[in-house]
Formats: sequence, structure tokens, C-alpha cells
Amino acid sequence: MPTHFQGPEETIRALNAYVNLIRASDSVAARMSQQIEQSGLTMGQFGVLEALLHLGPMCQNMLAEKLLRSGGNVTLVIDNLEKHGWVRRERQKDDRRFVKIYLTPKGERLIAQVFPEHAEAVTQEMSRLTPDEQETLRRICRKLGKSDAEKLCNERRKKEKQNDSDSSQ
Amino acid sequence: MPTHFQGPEETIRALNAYVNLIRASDSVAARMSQQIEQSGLTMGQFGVLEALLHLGPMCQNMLAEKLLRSGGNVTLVIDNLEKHGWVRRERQKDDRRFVKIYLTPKGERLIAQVFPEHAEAVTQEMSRLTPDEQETLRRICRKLGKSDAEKLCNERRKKEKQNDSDSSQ
DNA sequence: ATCCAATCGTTCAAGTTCAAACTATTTAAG
DNA sequence: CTTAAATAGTTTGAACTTGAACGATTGGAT
Repeated sequence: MPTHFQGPEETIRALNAYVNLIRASDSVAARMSQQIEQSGLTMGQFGVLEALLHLGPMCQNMLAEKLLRSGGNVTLVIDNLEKHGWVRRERQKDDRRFVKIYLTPKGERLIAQVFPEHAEAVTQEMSRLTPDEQETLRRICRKLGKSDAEKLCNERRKKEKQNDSDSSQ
Repeated sequence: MPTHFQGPEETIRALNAYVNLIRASDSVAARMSQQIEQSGLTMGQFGVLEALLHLGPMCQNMLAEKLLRSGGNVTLVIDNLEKHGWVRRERQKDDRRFVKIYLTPKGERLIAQVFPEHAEAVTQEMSRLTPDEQETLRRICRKLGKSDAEKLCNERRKKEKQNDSDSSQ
């Protein structure tokens, strides 16, 4: 697609890599999404249940960070999961600001059934690539993943004000 | 992340590749999105303008296909681009169902200025990878991109009835 | 010529997402 | 103790996206 742009070789190479990365991801994600939603779960719901299954109970805080979603989004997803009886909220006694999320037995049964089907679909999707290609893809994508710098940027957006109000008064 | 799942080696390899692909794409896309929106364009608007710049005037039909978006979405994006005076609609005379979209001079000036900035940002983003890695990424991602099968699936969803009328001629 | 199906674009309702404003709780400072 | 700042979660408003229903146009079959 991007061969319609002319410029330095370096730029063309970068654009080609970029466009194909985005397209491959969108395309694969769309297929996996379709597969997961057949089970009655949205992608957001699946992500939360899977994190809880494989990482154990967790605060919404942590879920948002793991899933790269906003706090507001996680609240909504948990609301809906709770309505279905798949998770439950529990205030932490030692610090009542935190709400820890637990899988219910019903939720655990569900995700324990849905996840292997998903894993199977992913395996089949990835079987277009050789094992070597899969590992190369992983290695290269890892270098492009969310940097620590970006993580901090999200968390510390407001912290740049507390520079002047030090101890005067 | 996905090392918390145990199963066949093949499945683990596929899940690792999959998770890192999605994360890398989300992460890079988020950064590029931030960059583009500084120019006052949404990602959808940028996609349309860029397609028109590099591929020439086009029907909404074709735009939706190129950009992997729904027809309704393209209509809305074009509406907004039209309000800004960056594109114009023109009914085709030979087949009045089609609406061809043209860049206005104003729109062309805009995208001709914004695109190189974007290309530069992509180049910088991709400079985390060696040239070889970029080309490998491109090659592997290409194998995962939207298959022709899927394209046809989208277009021909209802066509599975006309099996008897075989046009011998 | 007329009717039927297909295609293109539009509209509408619903779901997802984010950022920003807000509440409740905790911690630190005076 | 009282107050101020920081943190966790919730709510709200806006934007984006999709799928389904709809109207207009075209082409083929009768």
C-alpha cells in the first residue's frame, strides 16, 4: 500500500513496516474478536477474566495497567461482569480506597472454558507463520511495545505542579 | 505476560507472538495517533486524506475497503472533512449510486504538509529496530494481514444464494 | 415495460473508549 | 487535631465505530 509515497529509503522502509504491523494486528484482532464474542463475552470482558484467571485477584488499578485501558473503562467492564455474576468486588479492609476483583466460581468456570478455545484459535491463526517466524515476530514486537517512559507519562501527568509549594508557610 | 499459561509448546509460542503483536501495534498506534491529532485531524480523517493524496479520487465504497472501516463510518468522516472544506463529494454521472471524493486544494495543502511530519514520526518510531528487523517485521506481518478470503467474506456475505445461475457464455 | 435483487450511500441505535470532573479514603504537614 | 495533597474508583460527556434498517439507483429476468 504505502509504495505510493516517494522519499528516503529509510522512510519508505519504516512506513512499510508500520503499515503492515498495524494492518496485521487489526486483521488478526478482528478475527480473534469475532471468535471470542461468540461466547457472549466482549473483548474487554475477556481481557479482565483472563487476567484474573492467570494472575489472580487484582485491584482495578492494576487491571487498567495490565490491559492498557483507562480506569473509567475498567469500571464499566467490571460493572457488566458483576451484573452477570462472573466477578465480585471487595473493598480492601486495610485501605478502603482499593477494590479487589475476584472471579466467582461461575466466572472461573466460564473463562476456564473460553480461554482454551481462544488459545486454540490463536494457535491456528499463527500457524500461518513458521515457529521461527513466530519467535522472531515476538522478539521484534517486544522492542516496539509500551516503553516505561510512556507508562510513567500516563501516571505522572499531573505531578509537574508540585514544584513550588515546598515547605513555605 | 502470557507465560502464566501452561500448555503445548506450540500454543505458548503462538500466544506469545499474538500478545506481543497486539501490544506493539496498540502502543505504536497510540503514539502515532497522539502525533497526528496535534494537527487537528482525527485518525479517521487522516486516513481518508492520505488515501486520496496517494491513490487519487475515490468512491466511499473503495475508501471503506482500503481503510478497513464500515461504510457508515466513512460517511461520517467524509461529512466532517466536507464541513472543513478539505474534500468535496461528486455524484458520478454514469452511475448515480456512486459518490466520488476529491481533495480540495485546501485539503491537499493540509495533507501534503501533515503527511511528511507523520512519515518522520513513523521513521523515528521504527528506528528502535534495525533496517533488517523492519523488513523482517514487514514480511512476517504481511503473512498475517487481511486475507483475500476475508475480504470476499465481507463483500459476498449474501451472495451464497445465486449458485444455480451459472453464466456459461 | 415491469418487477426483483443487488449495490451505494445515509441514518439511527447501541456499545466502547477516553479524558475530565467528582467523591471517598488515606497520608503527610503543621 | 486539622488541613492539604495524593490515590482509587466512579460518573459524565464527547467521539468513534459498528451493524441494521432505509431510500435511491441500476441491471437482469420475465
